[in-house]
Amino acid sequence: MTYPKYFSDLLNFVRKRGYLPSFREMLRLTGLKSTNAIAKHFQSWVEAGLLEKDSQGKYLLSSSVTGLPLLGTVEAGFPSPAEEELADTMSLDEFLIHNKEATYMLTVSGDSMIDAGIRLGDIVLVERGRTPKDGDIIIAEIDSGWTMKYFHKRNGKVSLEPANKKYRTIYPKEELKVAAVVTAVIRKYHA
Amino acid sequence: MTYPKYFSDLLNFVRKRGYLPSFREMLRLTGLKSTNAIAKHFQSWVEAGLLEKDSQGKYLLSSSVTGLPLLGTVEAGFPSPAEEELADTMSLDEFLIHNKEATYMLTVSGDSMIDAGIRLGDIVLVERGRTPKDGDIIIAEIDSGWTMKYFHKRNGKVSLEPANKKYRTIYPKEELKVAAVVTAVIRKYHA
DNA sequence: TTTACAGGTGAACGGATGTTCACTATACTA
DNA sequence: TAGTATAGTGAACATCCGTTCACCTGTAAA
Repeated sequence: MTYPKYFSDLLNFVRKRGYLPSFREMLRLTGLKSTNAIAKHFQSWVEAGLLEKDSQGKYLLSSSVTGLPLLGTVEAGFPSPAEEELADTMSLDEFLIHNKEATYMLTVSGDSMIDAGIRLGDIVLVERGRTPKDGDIIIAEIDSGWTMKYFHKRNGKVSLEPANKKYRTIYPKEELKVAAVVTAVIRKYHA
Repeated sequence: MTYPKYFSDLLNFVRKRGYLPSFREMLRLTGLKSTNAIAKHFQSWVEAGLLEKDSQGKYLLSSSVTGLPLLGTVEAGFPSPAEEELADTMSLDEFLIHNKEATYMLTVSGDSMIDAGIRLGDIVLVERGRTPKDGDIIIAEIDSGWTMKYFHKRNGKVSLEPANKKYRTIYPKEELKVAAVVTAVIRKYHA
């Protein structure tokens, strides 16, 4: 309800259909009868920063609408309604995914990375084909099984360390098969 | 390169511009010279499940392209290339955000929730205006400051428990101000 | 009371859109 | 060698698009 009149209709359409409604479709959504009325609204929404026109003159939802408000820290809490407009916005996909073609989601089984704050049932985003650096968390193939471990490379020696004292560090004898590098961890509540 | 010829050109366009190219724009991208050639490709891509036609006959990227492949568990690892097509796909935004209007991102400061696997620098997705249930993690306003705590309500008595033995449980004397409920935690590596 | 303005109507426009038809060139197969 | 898919050309089509112009109506300020 914080959006101008009719703009929520546009947002609903975008969420359901995945693209912006045409002026004629907006007529149906709003109950108005002249495309000129829509044109005037679109113009005012561009001035308000809700819409943009790209280089080809086509309308786009601006990122302040598609993204999530990125506020400060937990301690800072929520800004007062007056200053709420200062917030930056951020799309989760853009934020978390760099190489979409190579990124996959895996569900975490086991507790070998618990001390790294990665728990059973968490979801990890992994990127294939990347060369791991010392300290990265990776998915490796060990003895025809898969595990998530810290990757360490010190003085040319490679080791796979779990983040759980119950398990032991692995020193690969043969060539280490790195399947993917973990780029993010996601935990969802209220399933 | 796993996509059919010309389809990657389409994907690049979508990522840069946010909408599907028209047939004429595809001509420019592919170097072809007849919109009919594009039409035939689009048709084959629909049959391949890469594109869809919605109820209005407009082309859409199908979710198998927009989303991320959701594989099994870490232990299961990556399927062999032969069976890779069985994977389900998932959009991060759809997966994590239910009420977009009320969802915000906050950066975690402090270590009061460390035993819940929420660490300094993590990002939490929070939803405002939701009534917390027993066991939820919430953002609360306490003495004109903000904290993240477990919300407990047992026998009608409310308490705020940290997930860190260093801190003490809070029993609110006056009315508890619940700013938001934490719906997801995100940790990003390779900043 | 007059003026100005925001919001809406209705019609017309040139251009862009997806579709369709007939045709051509290349490559593979029987 | 003839036959047949496969991939692309070129042009025409009806339809839909965003824009624009003149005009109407209520409201609020001068």
